[in-house]
Amino acid sequence: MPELPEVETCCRGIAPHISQQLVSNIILRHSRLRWPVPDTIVEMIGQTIHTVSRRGKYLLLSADSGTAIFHLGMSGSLRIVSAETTLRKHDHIDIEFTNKTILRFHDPRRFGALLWTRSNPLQHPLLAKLGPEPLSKIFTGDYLFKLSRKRNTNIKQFIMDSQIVVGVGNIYANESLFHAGIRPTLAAGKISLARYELLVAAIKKVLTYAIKRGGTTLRDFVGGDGNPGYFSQELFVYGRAGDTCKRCKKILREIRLGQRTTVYCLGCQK
DNA sequence: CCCTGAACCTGACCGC
DNA sequence: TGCGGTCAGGTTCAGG
Repeated sequence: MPELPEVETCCRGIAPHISQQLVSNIILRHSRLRWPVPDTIVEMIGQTIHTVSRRGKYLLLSADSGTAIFHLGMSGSLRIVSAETTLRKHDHIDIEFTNKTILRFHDPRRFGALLWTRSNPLQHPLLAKLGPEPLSKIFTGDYLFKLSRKRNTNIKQFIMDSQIVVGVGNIYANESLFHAGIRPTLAAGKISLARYELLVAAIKKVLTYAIKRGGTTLRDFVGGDGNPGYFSQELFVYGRAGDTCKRCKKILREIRLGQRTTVYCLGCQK
């Protein structure tokens, strides 16, 4: 699923097809997702989508009286389809528009979500406490350095905490730490400001590249199907445990941190 | 407040 | 071919 670059790619892909379009119907084939889709979602029928935006890994479709909030979880995807498109297993939700296009949500594991809020979506409980966008100017080495003082957690879990910064998932956390030369197990509170500057630069570089990459893969409107914007060949550590480091040729090591697979190079990351 | 681990769910893959 | 175990890109929540 989707990490931030994939969600951004999805957002850009579907926006031209549904912006300013009128919702004619919503079909819920399976509403038991991460949370049940609220009954109030039907309010969207008869309303126009004004903007399609992203906050962290949440997609926001703002309509007349409220906003639909999508999250793709681990295996979710959104596609623009037509009435003739064959239904696949796990195609749980259709949002139909008067121009005949359909926004179709597919999610085998059902860790995704669709919610509806009548107030400012940024004030929604799930979004209110999110940290800054990683590509914004307020996300700096200084910011991470200050927040990390007295934190004993390892640096990898620290940067994957969405209250610290949004959008750094497992793939990009591993990759960013490699590029910054930082060992994932280090206590966040013991890392210097200079190293946090390197880390922030790496995170921005990796995410920006992946978004650019996603944009090149993006064709018709599809927003990804659980695969990263990266081509696996371009990854330096994620999924490469036991293989040799592309930089120093040492064997990449794999450990578990916070229940997530972590891969790093003993030679390049100190 | 901080940290850890369980939980949510399906499918793919691997060894026997 | 089938069976059991393991793993997967995320996030919330309970409990210490």
